[in-house]
Amino acid sequence: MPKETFYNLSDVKKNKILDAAIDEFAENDYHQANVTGVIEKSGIASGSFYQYFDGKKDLYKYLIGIILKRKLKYLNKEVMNSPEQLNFFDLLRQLYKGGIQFAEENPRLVAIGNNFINSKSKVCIDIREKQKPMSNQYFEKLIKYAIKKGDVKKDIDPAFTAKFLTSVNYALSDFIYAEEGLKENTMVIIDDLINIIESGLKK
Amino acid sequence: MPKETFYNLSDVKKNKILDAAIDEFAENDYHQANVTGVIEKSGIASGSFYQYFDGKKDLYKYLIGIILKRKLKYLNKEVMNSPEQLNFFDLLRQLYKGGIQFAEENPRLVAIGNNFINSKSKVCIDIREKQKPMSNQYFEKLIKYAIKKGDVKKDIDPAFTAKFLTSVNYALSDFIYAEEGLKENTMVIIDDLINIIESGLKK
DNA sequence: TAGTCACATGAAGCTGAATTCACATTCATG
DNA sequence: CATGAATGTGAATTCAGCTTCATGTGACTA
Repeated sequence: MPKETFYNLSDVKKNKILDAAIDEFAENDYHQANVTGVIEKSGIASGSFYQYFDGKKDLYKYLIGIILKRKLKYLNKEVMNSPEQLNFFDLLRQLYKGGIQFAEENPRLVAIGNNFINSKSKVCIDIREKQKPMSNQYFEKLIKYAIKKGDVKKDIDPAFTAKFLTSVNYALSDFIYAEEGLKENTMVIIDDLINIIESGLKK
Repeated sequence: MPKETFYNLSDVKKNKILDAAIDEFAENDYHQANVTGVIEKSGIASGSFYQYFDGKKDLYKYLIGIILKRKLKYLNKEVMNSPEQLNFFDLLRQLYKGGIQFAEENPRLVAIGNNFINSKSKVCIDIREKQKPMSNQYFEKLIKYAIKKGDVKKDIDPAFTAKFLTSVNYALSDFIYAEEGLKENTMVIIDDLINIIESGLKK
């Protein structure tokens, strides 16, 4: 976590630093991202950096936390409010759309997030361990519940299907992130996608 | 590319080095993998390493080349032989099964490959640039052809669908790689998966 | 004015990993 | 054996990044 000094900074300066950090980690994986890069981009002195953060790892953990929180907000909107009354596939649609909206509005954060998820760096593995309950296991629960409820057919492997859905979700975000010019298309693609998945999974 | 001296080595020694390298790069991403690790695991002197390779990057490029070649062999078996006469979904099934078989028989190579695909390291991006025609674009071609042929419905986005299929393929390999004990289940899962995809994509 | 506090600064130091290099050893050949 | 070309070796060097530290600055208080 950042030190008190960081929080005491003016919002302008705080944002300049955060912005620089987001740039640096969006463009590079954890190892390739340099504290030096953040320092140069934000225009602070190297010494100052260590007055605000315990070091590179500290900054990175902080960033990941921010990203998670911000992404959750997008999902919350539609899903968390209407917990288990929604049809599984409508829920999925909402989840994906939330994810996409997040990706569209925060491409740099998605870049960092994708990297974080796939990285074999100790730091990333460490952080992920502490938040396993999220994502994959969340999907798995949803699926098991959907089977019980009768939305989804019985003869599928919940663990694999969870992985499958998560992975497709990432592919989606990635796709949106890579191809800039398809804002209108996007939601159509998602609907198609869910239809594909639905026709394969429903009872 | 390795230097002449490497090729002159006895097969035993060559393999010891390759094995060590595969271990090191399977356990760590490009930046975290150390030449020192390879040196220690293979029991050669650090100086010798530089007599065989131009350095870390050189070794890595060589490894990736080996992996690609080896994976292609698995796909070739069923697909390349019967090029465009197969129904798209049968072809897909063969591709996935080839991928899975490769993953089952070469888990360490899959680990390196996954890392390679996702990495933002300059070296990886560099290598990928040089082989773009593969994978994604290969799928895209297949899909366009399948649409023309009438196997696949018209109103899908080929680029996205290609990304989708590639990503699912990776999820599959990942899944197999992570969960050791499901050899018998595996092919069933793939069939289910293809059925899901087929019911969503076919005309 | 002097004292103190919070923050700023960048040169200097530290660290770990890649690479080099001077010397040692092996081995085929005459 | 003698020779030298190829190969092996690991301590020393280099280098890039992270981190520390001694010192500077300005604002507020007594």
